[in-house]
Amino acid sequence: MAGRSAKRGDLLADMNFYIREGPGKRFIEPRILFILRRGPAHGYELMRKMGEVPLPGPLPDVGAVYRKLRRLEEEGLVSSRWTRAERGPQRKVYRLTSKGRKRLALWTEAIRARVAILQRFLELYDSEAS
Amino acid sequence: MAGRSAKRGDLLADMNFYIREGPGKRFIEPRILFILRRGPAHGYELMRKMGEVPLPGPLPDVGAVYRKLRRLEEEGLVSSRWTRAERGPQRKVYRLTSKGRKRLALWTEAIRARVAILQRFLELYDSEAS
DNA sequence: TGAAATATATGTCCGAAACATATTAAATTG
DNA sequence: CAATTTAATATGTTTCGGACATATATTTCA
Repeated sequence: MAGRSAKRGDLLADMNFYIREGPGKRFIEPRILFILRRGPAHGYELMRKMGEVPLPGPLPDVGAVYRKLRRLEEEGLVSSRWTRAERGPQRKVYRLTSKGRKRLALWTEAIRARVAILQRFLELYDSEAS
Repeated sequence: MAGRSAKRGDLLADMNFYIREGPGKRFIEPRILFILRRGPAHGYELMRKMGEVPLPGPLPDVGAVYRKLRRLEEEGLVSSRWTRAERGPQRKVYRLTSKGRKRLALWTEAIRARVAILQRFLELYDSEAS
């Protein structure tokens, strides 16, 4: 909770907490889909590129990414195949399906709607003098 | 998960899911603080006015509101006292403390930052041709 | 040879909040 | 007046996402 950092008066940490809006909101799904739209990638690679997607909150955990990938495949949003790289262990390369592309579009529309709502909040906050 | 509604092809329900960005993100704290900034109110009243705050996602559960109120009081963001109304049972009226007012300002700044990030996402999405 | 990096995967735990139910008191209705 | 509904606050239980930790295999590097 925010209390911990609030007690030390660590404003930066607090900001992070509030940008994140609490636990459990890592935007894992849209991050993965967004990166895969640029082209196929394997899990570890996705992990590394996760930060390139401008979405709020801290970056997701490794385990969460792999688990999400399998769930996305079950849903048919991505497909995968094992490939053998010249160096290093086997890689499971994922690519976006057309269904996945549509899902990403849906996320994007939701985000657009969300921005509008948040802007109304900000306007209202400013207009109602404290 | 989204799967349920996705299977029936219910786009509206899907949108709701994605606006909400998954479970566990009800913005309960900022909603409460925002309403209390307008003046003191008791829990049941807050419940009813919850929808007046333009924040994304479905409205929070009754139980969640009361529990959150007690946690907010523990944190010193609100204070409460029992009052007896002419009609109906006792009411526990909450009011915002100065600490609570600061917390709301923090939320607002976080939301401002979040809007900026989300806008960058939208621009990037549009710029990277599908 | 042993450590570090690459890559994927699972086990366990925690916290936020839904869903359901309990409790009290007062108001309304039959 | 008894029975039901509404106002108001509160708790018990469950679910679910994701953190944190750990496991496993392979390859590279010191």
